[in-house]
Amino acid sequence: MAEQGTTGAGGATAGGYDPQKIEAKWQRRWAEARVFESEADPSKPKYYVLEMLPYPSGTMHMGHMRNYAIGDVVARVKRMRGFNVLHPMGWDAFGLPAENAAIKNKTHPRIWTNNNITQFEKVLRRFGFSYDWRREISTCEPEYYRWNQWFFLRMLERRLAYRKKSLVNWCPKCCTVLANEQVVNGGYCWRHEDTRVEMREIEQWFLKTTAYADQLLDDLKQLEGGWPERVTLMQKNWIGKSPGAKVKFAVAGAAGAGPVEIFTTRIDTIYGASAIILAPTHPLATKLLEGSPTRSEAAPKLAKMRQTSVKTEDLATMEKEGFFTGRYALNPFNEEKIPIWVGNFVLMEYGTGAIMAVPAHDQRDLEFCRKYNLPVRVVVQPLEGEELSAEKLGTAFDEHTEGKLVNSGPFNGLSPEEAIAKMTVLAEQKGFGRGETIYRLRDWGISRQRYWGTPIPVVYCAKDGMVAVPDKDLPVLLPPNPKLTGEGESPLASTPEFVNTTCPKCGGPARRETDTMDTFVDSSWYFYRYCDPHNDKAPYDSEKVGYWFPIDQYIGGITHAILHLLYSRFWCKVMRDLGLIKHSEPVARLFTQGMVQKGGVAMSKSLGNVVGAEEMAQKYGADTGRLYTLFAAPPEKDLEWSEESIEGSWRFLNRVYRLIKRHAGSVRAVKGGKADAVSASDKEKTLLRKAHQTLRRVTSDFETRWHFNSAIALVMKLTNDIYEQEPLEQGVRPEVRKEVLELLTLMLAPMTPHLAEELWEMLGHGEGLWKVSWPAFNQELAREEQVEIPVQVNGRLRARMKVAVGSAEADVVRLALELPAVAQHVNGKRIVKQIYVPDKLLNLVLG
RNA sequence: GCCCGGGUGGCGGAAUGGCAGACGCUGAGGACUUAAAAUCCUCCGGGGAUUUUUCCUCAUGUGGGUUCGACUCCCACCCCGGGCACCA
Repeated sequence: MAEQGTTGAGGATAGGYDPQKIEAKWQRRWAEARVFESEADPSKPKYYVLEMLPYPSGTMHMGHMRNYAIGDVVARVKRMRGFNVLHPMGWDAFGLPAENAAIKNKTHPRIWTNNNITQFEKVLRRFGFSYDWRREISTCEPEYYRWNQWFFLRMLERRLAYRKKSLVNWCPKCCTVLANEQVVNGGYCWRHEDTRVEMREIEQWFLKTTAYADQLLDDLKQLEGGWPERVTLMQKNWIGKSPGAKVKFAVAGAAGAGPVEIFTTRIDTIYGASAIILAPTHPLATKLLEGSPTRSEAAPKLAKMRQTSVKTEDLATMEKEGFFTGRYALNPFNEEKIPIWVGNFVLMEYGTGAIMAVPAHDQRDLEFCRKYNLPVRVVVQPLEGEELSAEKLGTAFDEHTEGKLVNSGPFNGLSPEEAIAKMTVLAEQKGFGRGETIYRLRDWGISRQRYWGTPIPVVYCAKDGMVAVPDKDLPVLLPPNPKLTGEGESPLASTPEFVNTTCPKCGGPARRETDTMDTFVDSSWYFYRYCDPHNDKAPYDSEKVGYWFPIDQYIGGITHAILHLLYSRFWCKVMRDLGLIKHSEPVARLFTQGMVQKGGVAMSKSLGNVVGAEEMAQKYGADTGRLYTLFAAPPEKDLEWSEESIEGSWRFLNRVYRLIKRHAGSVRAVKGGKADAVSASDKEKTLLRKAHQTLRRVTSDFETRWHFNSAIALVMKLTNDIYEQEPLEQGVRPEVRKEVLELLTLMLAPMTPHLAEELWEMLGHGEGLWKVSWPAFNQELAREEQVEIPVQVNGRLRARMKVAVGSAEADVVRLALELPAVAQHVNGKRIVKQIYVPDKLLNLVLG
């Protein structure tokens, strides 16, 4: 750490810019004046800006910081714009790392967590973010998690929470179950990317996200324009809606086996089905082989395929393979006998685990059927172009909007769309099929066999079975002293004082549920709690939430594009159906900021490439740290941390400080009186013009474009321009200096708030800058008198010239032709066309 | 394979059809200083001509196209990052 006055970073000389002093001073003043505390007030326009709540672990680094710096600029700009701003902060405090750390350090997860929260909060306060700290919440507190339990009970009542035995993803390192969404890279744990997820069959709690699948999909339309397209697209893919039909095929001549039910989105092509293909793990596969003529050949193949089909990551590269079961199915539409195969590319988890192969109209089926010499039959012909022939077909014709049916009995001549409708109806009438839409989205498995989470409020009684804990008994508290080993059964299960309880119904002995909830439950609704954080009667007051919601701007990493943001949307819809809120989407606008990297990879403790936020604050001050993360890259892009570049931001702030300090005395003496352009000197006009031009562009960069980096560049440029006019004592009246320097200060305020306050005070204001509105741009003062027009000949730049603003085209052309550089290139040739963009450019096109 | 992003000096990046490289970093040179730090000034994409002033030319991943004019719009391709991945 640099000593003050010795090296660059700490180089505050006596009377110079001293961020440590200034920042502490203004943070104190803001707290005293309660500047960032806001209340719901329907008479004022509101703005709810929020950064995703952090999981407090390790040290806060500049990656975290950047997220909050972006949010704080938005919050401060909106405040200056007169909005009643809600800008809260809290802690995602439950979770495995706390428990693992507790096991390792032989302490309690609460102690570890609270230490981290203390650390994180200290750093956030050190950076002067404009949070309403009264609203701080921590999800591991009973005051918070009791409402997780309350919501769970509401969902239980509505059968949106249910229990079922299921094959689950089990991470041996976490010693717990993972949601599908937490399994990454085709079978690895999202927290331990080197650890393979195992499959285990366990009794689990689920929330019925699939009940909202259509709404989750349809309401994405409401988010258009407000959310990044790639996020809504990822959610759309994740939900994976496929409208289609299920059709039962009877199995020919196998006693007790069948029927086989398949799922298809193209029932219209069913007359072209060449085979039924089962997933290797389909229960019928084994059954059909019993007594099959090809049994001896097929059985070993099936056994082999069942083993290999587990490895999902190989699916993409895996050769499509299959074998004949020796059995046949009957196409219910035409009683055709088609072979039943087993194929390694058919997934048991999707649809019914069985498909019909229609080679002429599905590329994958075509490849499979060609490989095994299964027949190909065209049943849809294109409306235009050459007629398809089954023999020559190399690419399947899978168009379903343009075409007409052939070889399809009574359906010949129909369009595929018509055929889908009619054939589905027929299947339903005859009872062998029905229209059905399937989804990739699964119900949300929320059970975790760990301690540090919300206990699921349910007990099991020998007499009454599963009984919900009554609301009045909430919260079900975590036992204070669990045995944490990280091995074996869940810690709650091995804590008798927790497990043993009485049945709320009969009073007899009962056992508590020992699973805890996934921590994504906590983050699914926390932003509602901020509106009413201390309510002990309800999760929140609907009226307060009604005022603040939806969140006007949510800011966080793209990593939460599916998990957190999908669950939050689900939770919102459930709360709406409970009558608590009226809106259907919690977040109006979403911004996904880039990561801060060092050495090309994201900062992480394990890689040892973190740049600590607190260190930065000590070395350069919060304002320099904030400014740099905003300046170094546009907010949506990744930012490569550079120790050298941050010096530039530090230098700039010093430069501004010196400039204003130099003129503070003369500016302070100014008594009222706005600067105007009428009596101004050239030097004054230049300064006022540049200041107001900068203001115009900075305003738009802040509000509409979010180009904070170029906004800063503009303010830097303005600072350079003012320096260029030095000494201001010559030819610049104090009131003009005042206006220009005040604008400079106000434009910096959202980004470097401490310094801006200090400068504002130096310029003679007794009241805090926090009371000041964003300045109004003055068009009159910004107007240029002369503009430089580039002159092109045949589109190539040949000269520039100064003309009065608003000059007539003819005059501009005449002046341009007088320029030697232009005349030389025109060289007497005829001008066939001249393009004049007023005050912008002239292009002369020669014949 | 499919779907999104992205590709501009030594580096981070500006420029949303109108002067490519704003602003910052790095580097070089200079001023101030006993000296250093800090500060201030000048230069900084390539090639060429001219030599002390400029001028020409090439250049925004590659190749085409639209346009008076393209980093920007269109088509094809290459590379990098991310997401999905036999979804029936």
